[in-house]
Amino acid sequence: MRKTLDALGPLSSLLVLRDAAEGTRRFDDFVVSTGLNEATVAARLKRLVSLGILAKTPYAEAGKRTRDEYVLTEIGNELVPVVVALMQWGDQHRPDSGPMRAVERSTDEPVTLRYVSDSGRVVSEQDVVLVEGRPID
Amino acid sequence: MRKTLDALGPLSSLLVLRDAAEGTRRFDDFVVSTGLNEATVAARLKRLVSLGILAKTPYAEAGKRTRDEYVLTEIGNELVPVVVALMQWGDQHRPDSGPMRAVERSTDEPVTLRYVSDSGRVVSEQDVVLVEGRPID
DNA sequence: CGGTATCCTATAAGATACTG
DNA sequence: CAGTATCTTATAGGATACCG
Repeated sequence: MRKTLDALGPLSSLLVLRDAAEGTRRFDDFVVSTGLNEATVAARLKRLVSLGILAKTPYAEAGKRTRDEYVLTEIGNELVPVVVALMQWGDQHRPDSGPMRAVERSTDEPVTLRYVSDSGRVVSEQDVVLVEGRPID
Repeated sequence: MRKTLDALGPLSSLLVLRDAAEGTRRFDDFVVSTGLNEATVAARLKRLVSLGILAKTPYAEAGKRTRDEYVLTEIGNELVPVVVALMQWGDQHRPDSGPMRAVERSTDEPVTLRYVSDSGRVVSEQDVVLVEGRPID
């Protein structure tokens, strides 16, 4: 996990990721939505692009000049649970953070992150432990 | 989420949290398992205790002098999904990190974090979006 | 609009040494 | 074993100004 964390860099990366997951695509919008300044946003976006979490792609608004926009890649989308887990915890224990929810796109049903066994059974948080990857002797 | 991130502090907090979730309880063991130095571990532990994520409790080994140990609180345990989400992503996309798995304590069955709807249906990652807390107009 | 450049301050964290 | 103290380097990130 260490290298993963080092790669992601500072926690503000997660703010950018959160907003990308919410649909923010343009530089200035990231500046506003994250509350970070331009230099920081630029640095975070670069890092996330270099990690393959965001893709910078040209984007043509009819009649206007071409722009670049930053969109979540599939790899990036797979990192969103980290943000959701953080928000779920924050909602419970840190009266702060703007209200943001995870919902199923097609139905608008709220979803939460839960532990699920291979057989599809939802497992309670208290029953989960972390173990070394090798089966326990 | 911003305040939550600021409260947690640097990403190394998550290393300490990971190891606490794995069962590490003693100062020196945290130093070894996280790979951080003593000063850093001391700072992280203090912060996590002050956040109510870890509890520092006396601990008597028969015949030996009393020690303190750091154990996950319930609040701390609820933060573990952040670590698990990070590990899940790292396993897929960052060939690094020691192998660590989340398992159900009673059965040793591996579990993964998934999005689950209120009705208990597992929802695919690609179908989840983040929205503002207020219902969409 | 979408950044880059510069300056500044605070924090992170390694190394090393020391203490109860 | 469980830290504290000191020093040093690197990075984060705010403020401000500037550019195509």
